[in-house]
Parts: sequence; C-alpha cells; structure tokens
Amino acid sequence: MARSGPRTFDRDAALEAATLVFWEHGYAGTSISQLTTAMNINPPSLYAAFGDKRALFTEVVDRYNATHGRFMADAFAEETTATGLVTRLIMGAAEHYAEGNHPPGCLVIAAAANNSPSNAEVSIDLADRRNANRDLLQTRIADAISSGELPADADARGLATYVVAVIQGMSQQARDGVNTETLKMVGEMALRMWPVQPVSA
Amino acid sequence: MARSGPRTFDRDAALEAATLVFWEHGYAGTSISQLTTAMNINPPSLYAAFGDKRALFTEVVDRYNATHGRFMADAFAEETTATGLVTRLIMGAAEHYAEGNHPPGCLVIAAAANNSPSNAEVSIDLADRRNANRDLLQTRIADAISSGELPADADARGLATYVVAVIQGMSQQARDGVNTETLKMVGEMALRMWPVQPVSA
DNA sequence: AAGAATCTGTAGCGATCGCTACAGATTGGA
DNA sequence: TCCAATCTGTAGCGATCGCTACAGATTCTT
Repeated sequence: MARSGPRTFDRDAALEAATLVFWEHGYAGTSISQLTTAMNINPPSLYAAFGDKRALFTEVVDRYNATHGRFMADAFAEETTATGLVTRLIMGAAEHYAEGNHPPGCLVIAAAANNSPSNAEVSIDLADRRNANRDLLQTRIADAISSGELPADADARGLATYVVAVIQGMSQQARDGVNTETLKMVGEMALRMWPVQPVSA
Repeated sequence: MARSGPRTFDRDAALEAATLVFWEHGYAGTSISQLTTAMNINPPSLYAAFGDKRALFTEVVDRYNATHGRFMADAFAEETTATGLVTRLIMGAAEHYAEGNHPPGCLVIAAAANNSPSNAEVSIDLADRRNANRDLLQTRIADAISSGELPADADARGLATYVVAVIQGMSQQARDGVNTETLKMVGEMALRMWPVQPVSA
C-alpha cells in the first residue's frame, strides 16, 4: 500500500466497513483495533481521515441514515398522509431489519445502548436523533388530526410514541433472531389499531 | 471497615447497587471501578463475594428478575387467560419502566445490547432469556387458541412476537425519556389489536 | 491464649484501550 | 530536479481495563 501522495484507501468503503462493526457491536463494544481491521487501514490513517472514534461514529450514523436506514427519510418525504407514512415506516422496518446481509435491527436504536459516563454524549446524540424522529412523526399525526384525516380525539403523542415503540421493538426482535416474515406479521398486527385502515392498492 | 472475620458489607445491598449501575450503563459500559464505588467495597471484596464481573452480572440479572422485573413472572404465574396475561405484561411494563426511582426500561432488554466479541456470551445469555420468555408466551397463546379462548386462525408466534416487540419498544422509549402516562397510552393502543378485549373489572 | 481462617485494603499486575510521534515513501508543484 | 505536502506503517504512549498478590487485622475454634 502506498505510503504517501493521495489517499489510497477507499474512504467510502472504509466507512461502510466501520458502519457494519458499529451496527453489530455498538460504540462501546467496538475498539479501534476492530475498526482498523475491518476498514483495512492503520490507526494513523483512521485518525487522519475521520478525526477520532467519536467523530467516526457520528459519520457512520449519518451514513447509516443515508443508506440502510434511508427508508425512513424517504417515507417522510414521499408519503402525504399520516396513515401512509406510518404504514410505510412500520412495514419498512419489517422489510429491512432482518435482511440477513447486514447486522439486524437499527443502528440508531441499538448502537449506543450501553455507554459509560465518559461516553454519555454518544448516547445522548442518538437519543436526540430518535426523539427528533418521534417528534416529526407526532407533528405529521397532529396535522392529520387537524385536517380530518384522523379522528379529532386521536392522541398525536400517544400514536407517535406507539409507532416508534413498535419499530424499536421490531429492531430488538430482529437482533434477537426474528425473521422478516414474522416481523411483517408483527407490523400488520401493529397497524390493526391504527385509527383508519389504509386503502389497499 | 473491618479487615477480617465475617463479611462486613451487606451483600444484598451491594448487589442492588450493582444492579442499578449495570441497568443504567449496561455490561460493557460499566467498569469494575464504577461497581466498587457504587457497592462501597474494594475490588478484592467484590471478587471474593461474587466471582468475577461476568458472574456478578449474571447474579444481577437474576436479582433483577426476582425484584424489579418480577411483575412478568407474577403475570405468568397468576393469570389464567392469555388475554389477562398479555394485558398484565404490557400494562405492567407501562407501569414499571419509567418509575423514576431506578434506571428506565428493562435491564434484560438493555444491559447487553452492545458487546465486543470477547463478551458475546453475555449478550447471548440475555438474548436466550428474552427468547425463552417469548417462547413461553407463545405457548400460552397457543394453549388459548386450542382452548377456544382465542380465534382458531390467530397466529401464536406472531402474537407473542408482537407483544414482546411492544414491551421492548416501551423499554426503549422509557430509556429515551417517555413517562409512565404516555407508556400507558401506548400499552392501551397496543392492546387494541388483541383478538379479544379483556372484560373490564 | 494462640493460631487458623477469613475478610478487607493497598498497590499494582498484564492486557487493552484510544490515540499519536516519527519515519518511510510517493506525488505534485515550483 | 528538488523539495514540500501528504498519506501511510511501525512502534509505542499514558490511561484504564479486569483482576490479584500480599499484608493488615478481626473473629472463631481448638
């Protein structure tokens, strides 16, 4: 491998490799040694290209949201009704969380679950992102209530928290080995309590 | 503190202190130093009384199930119908997961979410316990289907996985700051899709 | 009364952690 | 052509990790 001149490793491929390791083991369960082995670079290259472990992790989370977890942002961007959005979020989780060609579940939910006090900021960052998603969903549901799409007595916060809880539970079940078929069944059951049923295509 | 003779620290109180630290930070996020500070003993006392970090963690999990998480075992032991059992499990989670006088959520769900390969057995142990709970619930639901309590076309595995996913999601939401009132709302929504509604007392 | 057993505190072990100093070596610009 | 800039590899830093050797000191048994 070259020892000078333009960077010779594929930064994007290295970042994807780091994503898989953090996704499986979490921030606290992943060492620099594991990362450099997976990324096929040495520590000084990791630090030169990414900053430090925490900066790399932040970039990994951004990348995850732009790739593997993109179905959520797409659902928010493309669905115009709360019912369509929620259906797509839940069934998207069912479809993606146990695909088998990457670690199961969701990185944003799982990767900072256990941290020491010295790494608390990592956990807080991911909690903030999850809560921002729930708040966005709550806003969409509140809009649907205001527009008459959902019943006036529906509770936006409760519904948003329920949907997020179901998705987070599906992530955990996927990590516990549950397959896509069962996750889809869970998704369908979860949607049975939705105030209005989506029109079948 | 005495330096000989009968053990002078309260083993049970020390174990409870360790439970709280593992519950909040998880196995990988908790150091021996944090444990000995919380338990108010020195490392040799910890090792003499509990074995090693992993053995202590196993004992902590047993203690958690016998105390804070006891509502689940009680529900299995005392409810005679699947509908009563599921209602009690979900509403018990809502009631207990955000009490405020201990870390939020469920230790069995959260405390081994991130581990390095060298600690994989810790994660496997907790996953096995969670899956054993889901399997037990599936058995109870299957029995209810056989006995006619639930419709013949109900899917025991799907229902059990749904219930466990909801409980796990509620644990994660509690850890993300959601309060008991909202968790109860989520529990009630989750139960709306149950094949039969419980008779109100 | 004395000694064995036991519990505890102090100090520190070897290993691993996140990270970096420094040198090798290539590329590109002056 | 030469030198600055940059990337990389090797070796290893200080700190922290899980854990323990050893000594202090009390209790209990003989």
